[in-house]
Amino acid sequence: MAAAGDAPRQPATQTWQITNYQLQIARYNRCFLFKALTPMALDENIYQLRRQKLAQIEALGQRAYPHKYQTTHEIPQILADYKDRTAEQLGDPKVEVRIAGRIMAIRLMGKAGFAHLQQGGQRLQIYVKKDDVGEPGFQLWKLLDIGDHIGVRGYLFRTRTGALTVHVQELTFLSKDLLPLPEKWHGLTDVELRYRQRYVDLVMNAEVRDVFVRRSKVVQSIRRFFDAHGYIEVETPMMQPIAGGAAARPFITHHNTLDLDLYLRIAPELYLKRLVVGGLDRVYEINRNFRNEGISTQHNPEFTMLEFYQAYSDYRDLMDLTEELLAQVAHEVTGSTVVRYGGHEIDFANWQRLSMREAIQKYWPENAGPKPQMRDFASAECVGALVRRFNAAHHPHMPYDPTDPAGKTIAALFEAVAEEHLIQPTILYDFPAAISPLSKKKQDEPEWVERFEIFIGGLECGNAFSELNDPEEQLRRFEDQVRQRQRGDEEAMAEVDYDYVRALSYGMPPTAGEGIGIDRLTMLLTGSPSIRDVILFPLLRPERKTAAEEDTEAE
RNA sequence: GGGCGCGUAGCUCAGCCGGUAGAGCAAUGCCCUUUUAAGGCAUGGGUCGCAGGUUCGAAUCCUGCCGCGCUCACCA
Repeated sequence: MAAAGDAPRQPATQTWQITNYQLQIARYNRCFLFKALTPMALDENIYQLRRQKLAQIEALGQRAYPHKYQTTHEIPQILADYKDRTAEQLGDPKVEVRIAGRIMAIRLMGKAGFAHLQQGGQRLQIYVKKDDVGEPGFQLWKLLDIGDHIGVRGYLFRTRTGALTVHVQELTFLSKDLLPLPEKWHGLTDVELRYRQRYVDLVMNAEVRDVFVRRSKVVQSIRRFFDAHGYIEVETPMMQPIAGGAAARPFITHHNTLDLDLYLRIAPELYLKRLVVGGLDRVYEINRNFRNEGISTQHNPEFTMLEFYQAYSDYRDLMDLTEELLAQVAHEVTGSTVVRYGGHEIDFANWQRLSMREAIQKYWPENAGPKPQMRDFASAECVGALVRRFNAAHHPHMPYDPTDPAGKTIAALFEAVAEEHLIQPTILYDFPAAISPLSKKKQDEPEWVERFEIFIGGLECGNAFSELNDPEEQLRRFEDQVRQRQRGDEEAMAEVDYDYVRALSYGMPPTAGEGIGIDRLTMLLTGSPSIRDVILFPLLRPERKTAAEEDTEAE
């Protein structure tokens, strides 16, 4: 390594040059980052160089971390308002602007140069000329790096090549980027890095930004819809002593002062219905649920759910409401009710409604014999025969446990036979009572309940039912769930929520309720194939140093 | 958890019939006052994910592990 011998050759006037010798010294004084993190996406040499530049910038009289910068325009606004103005129109009268942004490209040309400033997700070119910004301004200009934040004052003009540009008269330093941004052309493509360092992903990839802007519009549109339909938005506990309202394994946490184990909620359902008992006839909540289960392109351990409840209504009312809601959201968010997803055109204004049994009949494979009749769903024996016919004709075989109740097998049969075909928006209704412990039974068929699920693009993205409001039947169904759980059914509920039964005992009006997965809905409306693409910070294993690295640090 | 794939410079990627590493961008120095993937000249930068093994010799072959992706299972 070249050491102190190199130092004298560096021109004394350009003190931001870093010699190897200086770098060696700097390493004795390592930044916390390099002690705390793996080398992933860290470049220590550049980091130290830029610290030196930051000191130089301060020496020029700029503050390293100023508190604010007053702008007159947003970059997207300038682009929208002036993109069609000619050079002449921009020259008289001059359009004075003060803008701020992150430098995304620099083109130095002797005593002048260009840069692109990015702000509000868009880029505008600036032109810096020594004659106009003066000697100190130009010294600052030469100390800037890609990734730095600056503010500029100047006026709009068009270059010879016609590019709308800010002719800079004053440069203000705002914040230093000490770590190099990814390459300007390919950006950041490594999927793991994109998730781990979403902040860099957002800087580099405009489409990613668009996805999350659109996600925000989805939620706004939903709120507008429910607010206009007489609902109030509420927030119910995320930490619950009993994890109820769904069948899923919960996360456990602990409250120290109360010395109390709590569960992160798997659903808000039982609390929202308590509110309906209390006279809040129309409530909705948009918030996180937590399920301690597998991770996949459709499952994140924490996910966002819309749940809403409407008194004096049944599941038929919610079918109508759902179609209206999702058509509105799709239109407000994308500009059309028709979206492309996974190679399909999906029309959120064009729904089909099928009962679960109809769906099995409709999509029954040709080679599995005659289509099932309604009476084939009537008993466990008949349903078992259907499964055997299906499995004889179809691979992979669907799992089948003859000791399961018929309803559970029918639901599994539906998943195997029909689910993948439900690309266009579908309301799939009438579910087996056996898998629906919180739903009200159909009047004419006690083995079936008034429940529906929403399928779009092959994704299950909603679940709704007429709410069971008979406290004694609810208690029996809870107890039945607990018995199933004790028999080893991990999906069954673990504990009876007696307070919920008590609440129902005060009388809940006839009520229908529904949950819609915001993440999956956003996937559909943004063309995202993975749920991680619509969650800003999906759960990943933490970065960990290897044992060798730990040893080095310990020295 | 099973199967398949990936992991090389800050980023994007070559190299992978074993002979101790390359390109572009980014960075550093010099030139350049309307460029836009600016350009020209020069320079620095790598525990080839980690740990073992085979070999005279491993980024390359083998095994284990770690991380990520896809997929199946799981998961209303």
